[in-house]
Amino acid sequence: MNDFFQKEFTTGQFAALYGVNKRTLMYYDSIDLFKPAIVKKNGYRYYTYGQSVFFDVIQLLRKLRLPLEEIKKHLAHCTPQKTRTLLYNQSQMLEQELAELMWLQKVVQNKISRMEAKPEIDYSKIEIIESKAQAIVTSEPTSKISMEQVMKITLKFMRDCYHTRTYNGYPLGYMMDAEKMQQGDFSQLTNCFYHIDENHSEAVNWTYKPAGRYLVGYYKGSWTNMDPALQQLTDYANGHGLTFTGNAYLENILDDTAAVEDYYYCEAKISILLK
Amino acid sequence: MNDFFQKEFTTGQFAALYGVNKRTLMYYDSIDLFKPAIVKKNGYRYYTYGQSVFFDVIQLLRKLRLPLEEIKKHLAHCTPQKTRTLLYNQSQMLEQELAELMWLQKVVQNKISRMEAKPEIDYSKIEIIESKAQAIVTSEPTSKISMEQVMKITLKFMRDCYHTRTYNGYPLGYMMDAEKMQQGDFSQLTNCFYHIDENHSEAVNWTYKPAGRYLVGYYKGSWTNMDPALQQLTDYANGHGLTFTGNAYLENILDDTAAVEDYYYCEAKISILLK
DNA sequence: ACTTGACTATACAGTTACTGTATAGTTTAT
DNA sequence: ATAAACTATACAGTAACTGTATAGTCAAGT
Repeated sequence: MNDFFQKEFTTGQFAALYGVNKRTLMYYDSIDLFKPAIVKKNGYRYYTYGQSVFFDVIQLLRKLRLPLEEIKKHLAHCTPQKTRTLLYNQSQMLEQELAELMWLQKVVQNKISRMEAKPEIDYSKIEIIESKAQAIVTSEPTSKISMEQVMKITLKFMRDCYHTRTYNGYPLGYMMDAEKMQQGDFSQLTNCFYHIDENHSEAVNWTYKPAGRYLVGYYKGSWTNMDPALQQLTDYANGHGLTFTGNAYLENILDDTAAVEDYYYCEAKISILLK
Repeated sequence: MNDFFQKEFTTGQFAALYGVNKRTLMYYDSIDLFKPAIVKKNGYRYYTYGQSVFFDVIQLLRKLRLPLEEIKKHLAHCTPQKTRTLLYNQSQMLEQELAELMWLQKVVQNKISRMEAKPEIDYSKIEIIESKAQAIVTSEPTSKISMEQVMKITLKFMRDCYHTRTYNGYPLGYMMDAEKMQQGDFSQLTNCFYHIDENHSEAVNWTYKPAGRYLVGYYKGSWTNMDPALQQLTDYANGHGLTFTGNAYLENILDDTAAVEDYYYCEAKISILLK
């Protein structure tokens, strides 16, 4: 049994046994991470079964994203205590990575769902819709500041939502003061917002787009030329004796990922809360 | 508003805005992935807010592990349909990665728990223990074949358990025919096995180490010199009128990750089912 | 003994997605 | 006018392999 553990395998054989590339074994040899049990005088490397545990450990630590250099250091002075600490740290790291991946997965799933569910929209239609409350996160206020500042705040908001994993894959929206809008002032964006999944987002300070009756219209065209559409909605409201209250919500319909070609082009849903 | 989108940022400013390294922007320029809106005649690159959506998409696809070359190709002929397919494929990939990571996390957690829970063992103690059934997976039979073949099967078993994520981080064990053992034949390992988490393992064909009364002894020393310990247990059984039945289980106590120094050294628990 | 095919080793280059650094030129603030 | 702060380019380096060309070695068959 003893000499059996010593049975010699060439690089190719040992590599095949473990399903790795033999150049990897040579590489590990060259960086002194995992060396053959013996090198014969013709230069041929020979590995043994006895080395398998060692090799397995390397493979595991590799999977745990530990750099080869760290693995080497660890194996050089490896105590049960140190091993425990190492595993614990890597496990913490894995946890982070898992959280990130699960979030990403959710984001992508939501984007896909939205793409698949996209209905045919009559962009000239104006309607009144009874809507449930929807969870959103909002940015800092953007009213009464320069467009430059608005953009800065928007970018910061987007970056923050991304990093804090508040973002759930829904497109960005903007809010306006609905009462000002009714007075014909379309210039003041009060803030921007994201829809979020009430149950799954890691958002901390989120609110609702309130439940209620909304006047809803659609728009497609250049980002920079939306005012006539807003005017049309306002006219409609005034012509039908409707009173705006609270906020107007400009929500992108197209997902960012899909609408890359022309960055001025947008399709948006405009909903304004009615009294 | 129009000229506002055109507002120019130098490489450094744009990089700071998005929290990336400015050399990265230069790199993206050099590989024609993301180029500045304008390059002035002094060679300075200028980026604009209008490019931000494009850049965001690149960042997202990057997070989804899509290589830069693929991102480039995709953005070159990007339709909603293609985007959907792409996102779907990457999401499938993420799912794989998530499954792998969650398994790894479980493996590491189990290893850590075992290390922390390791009791002080009196290795000379022999006792009779009432044990519950424990979930295990077993390898192909290894009896009546050469030691070489046994090792091959063992390695294959380990590799399989690893790749199918059946392995849950518990050390390898070996089984022997308990009746043959009582007759003094310690040579025949019937197969090897892993303990698994009944609820969490992805194992397909698993069985139980049966509930019942076990004669339990311990061993520490060379792997190749365990026979005297087995003899001692057998003698004890014969001296106390105990009859072996079913299988004997040789279970490693040390985790592979922690016991790397000397690959002959092992600490094992030997439990033999009693009639 | 000789040839053939299958292996081995080394050296060198290439991969991906950056990042660092040295050098030289440009802009901006004082 | 000058210094500080920026810009650009060229070149090299990173990690963890992987591919390839070349040359040497081994085992089997004739």
